[in-house]
Amino acid sequence: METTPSYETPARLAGMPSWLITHTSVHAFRLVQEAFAANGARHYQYALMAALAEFGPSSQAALGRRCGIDRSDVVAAVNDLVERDLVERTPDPADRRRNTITLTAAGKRRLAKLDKALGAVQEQLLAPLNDAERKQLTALLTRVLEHQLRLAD
Amino acid sequence: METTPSYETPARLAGMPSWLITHTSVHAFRLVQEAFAANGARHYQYALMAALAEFGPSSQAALGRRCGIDRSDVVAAVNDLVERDLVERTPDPADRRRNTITLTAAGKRRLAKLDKALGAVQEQLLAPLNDAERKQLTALLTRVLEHQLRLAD
DNA sequence: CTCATCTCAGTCAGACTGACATTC
DNA sequence: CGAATGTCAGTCGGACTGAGATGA
Repeated sequence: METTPSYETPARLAGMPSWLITHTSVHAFRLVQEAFAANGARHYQYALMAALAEFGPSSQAALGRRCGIDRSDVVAAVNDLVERDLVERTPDPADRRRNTITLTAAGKRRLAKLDKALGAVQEQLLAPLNDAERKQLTALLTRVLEHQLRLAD
Repeated sequence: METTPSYETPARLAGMPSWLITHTSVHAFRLVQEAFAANGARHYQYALMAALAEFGPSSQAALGRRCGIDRSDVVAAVNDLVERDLVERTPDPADRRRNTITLTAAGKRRLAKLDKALGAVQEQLLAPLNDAERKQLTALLTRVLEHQLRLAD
């Protein structure tokens, strides 16, 4: 119990799931950004590299769909990754509208570094929760998110 | 048909709490924004009015602290609320650096409307969860958020 | 003097929109 | 033809920074 709680959060906000999610995400995002910045990356780039590592070479549109990133933002992120030699962009001979994006060896190494940095962020973020609670939170958010994705197509 | 139907989310992202939170918050935020926009408001304004309703007239700095809004953004939001006669801004005679912000009768009515709209948003957002699960999610996020707030002091 | 409050100007990155040319 | 792809230009609102003026 605080004695002089001069700055409590209004109950309407504190009890509102939408507010909890968006507000928590501000903090989560900052932690993630800092971790990525320390490794010269942004979260879009991590997402794209993760998709490439798991699904192999893909078109930009496919990457965007898998990661929930807009096509136009994929362009910019891929430009950046290409400049750093973390991915390669080559025209797809089978469909000349498309580019095939491929993770380079350097990209794989960078991804491994970022994985580690991100793992540390989860630890910071979820410090007050034990393993079972973390799994619960993950499961609940997954269901909420999947529902939203279903609505949004 | 294209090769795979599949635009699955990369496992690294789908299993990462920070990503779940930030990504879910994008959808939550959009729902909230739309609900507020339909009532001519933004989420900062709702937060400020909620704080005023619960704690009574306050200085702008106190409002900002309670809602987690930067002082400079409080200025802009209060400007907007004043223009719409939803709050009053009067100099504090006891401390002439401060403004005392007070919720007007119109502000209270608007707040009630927004409460209702926001309630509907929670329903949309959490549709896949039952009551017990919603409480779990709320409790878990509360603990995570409070931990982050404590770190950010 | 130090600190808090209010204000303004401006930056930053993410999310998104609209348009266009190219290709399927 | 309609639909998908990649690209670019630009908008929007939120989060934040820095500085200055005023007053406790």
